Amino acid sequence: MNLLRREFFARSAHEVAPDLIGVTLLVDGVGGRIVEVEAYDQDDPASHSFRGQTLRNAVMFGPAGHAYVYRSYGIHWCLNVVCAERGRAEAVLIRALEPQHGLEAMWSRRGVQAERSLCSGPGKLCQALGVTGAHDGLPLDEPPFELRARTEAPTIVTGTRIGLTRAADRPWRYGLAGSPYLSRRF
DNA sequence: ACCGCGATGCACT
DNA sequence: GTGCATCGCGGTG
Repeated sequence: MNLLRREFFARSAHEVAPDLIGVTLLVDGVGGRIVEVEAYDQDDPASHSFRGQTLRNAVMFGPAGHAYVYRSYGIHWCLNVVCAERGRAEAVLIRALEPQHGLEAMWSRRGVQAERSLCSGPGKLCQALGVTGAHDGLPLDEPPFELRARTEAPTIVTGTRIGLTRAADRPWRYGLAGSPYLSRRF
């Protein structure tokens, strides 16, 4: 599956999510391989698209393969990949990655921390990679974004999603087995 | 280890 | 006014 093709993302978020584990995500050359994601679909009370289109979530309604960036708790930014299309607004939340490229930029943006905490959470990851609302709606196959296909098939673990109050029992969290860069252990 | 809380923007009731 | 797809800090076991 060619990551630069829109067809990769024009599938259900439940198919795309595990396929993103191990994929390298860069923003202006800063990033690493994705180790944790969550899927959200339109029949999902926890999804921003559940109640229909608004100004904030408009990007979720397509086209696929673009970044949906929203502000969380008034402070943090969170990065999603838009999936599906044809009115089915789905997305995959990028929750954690393994810092591999541009470590100096990450350190300066995040402040002095343990390396494992540079990108171990959706808000941390956006801060480390410099993702903000200015990236909302931008295609992921063009600069400043870059995606690189994985070279090995990862061992994937699943679990329930983090931090939800609604639909908290759905096992739509995916992670790279054994990675020390997860936001939480599975 | 876990628990509580404050910071802060914005969609929604 | 309330609740959140969060994080970091400070308290207690």
